[in-house]
Amino acid sequence: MPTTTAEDPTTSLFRALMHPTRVAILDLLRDGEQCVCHIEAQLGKRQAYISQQLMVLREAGLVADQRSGANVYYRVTNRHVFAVLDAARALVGSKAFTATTATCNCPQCQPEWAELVLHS
Amino acid sequence: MPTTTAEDPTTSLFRALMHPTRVAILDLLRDGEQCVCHIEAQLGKRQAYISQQLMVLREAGLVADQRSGANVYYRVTNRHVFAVLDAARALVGSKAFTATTATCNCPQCQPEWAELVLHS
DNA sequence: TTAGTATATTCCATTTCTTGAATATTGCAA
DNA sequence: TTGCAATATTCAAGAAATGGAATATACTAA
Repeated sequence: MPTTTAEDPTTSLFRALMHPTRVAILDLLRDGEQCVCHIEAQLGKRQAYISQQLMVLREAGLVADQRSGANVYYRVTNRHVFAVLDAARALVGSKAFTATTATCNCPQCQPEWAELVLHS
Repeated sequence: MPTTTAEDPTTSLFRALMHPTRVAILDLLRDGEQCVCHIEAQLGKRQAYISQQLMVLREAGLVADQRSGANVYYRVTNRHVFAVLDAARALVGSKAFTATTATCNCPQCQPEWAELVLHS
């Protein structure tokens, strides 16, 4: 049974942001859309777990997904969410999750893709 | 047993903000410090309940209290928290809690106090 | 169609949050 | 000291979040 009572939208937003993995996912999407496997590789968590957190973000309206072949790409629906994250970090004085060099099998992680971007 | 694992400070912040009553309390403190009875009157909640939420905000470091006679006054420790609230509202498009005309027995709610402020 | 990869969903046990109720504490005044 | 007002704390039951495990779905390729 989901949350049935109409909730204060501000509270709902904070509820969605109240989880380190979800915040890390949003940070990963600062650079643009990413496929699930990429998020998985970056965060070093199991696929099902990442998918669960993506579902929460999706239901909160913070991210949207788009299928492209076998991969699903997620993006932030409103970049203003980063203003919230930045304001929060300015208050508590912590840093955003920074991407590692981890790669996955998605097209974006293949060398050919980098070539494509460079030459476009 | 409290939360023992060291938590991401950003997450802790959102956890503290994830409650409508706590957000409303912070909004009430935009105009400066307020006594507990005032918050109680404005929000129309029981005293023990307000005190519980104040405890959460206090433990999160978002507010500080100061005793003055029989009354305890709470204030925001860092006004930057309002930037977080404002950014969140800009994203979800909702409004801040606005104070009502409700009054209580605290000095600030007595007519004499208004006089004092006006003449100072 | 079959197999394999990528992703999503459901189920469940555990932990944590919520909030009412009762009670404790602090300060003031008589 | 006694009593009262203002505030804080503790306790407990129900609701919700967490995260692991198993499974389902969607797409591609052969």
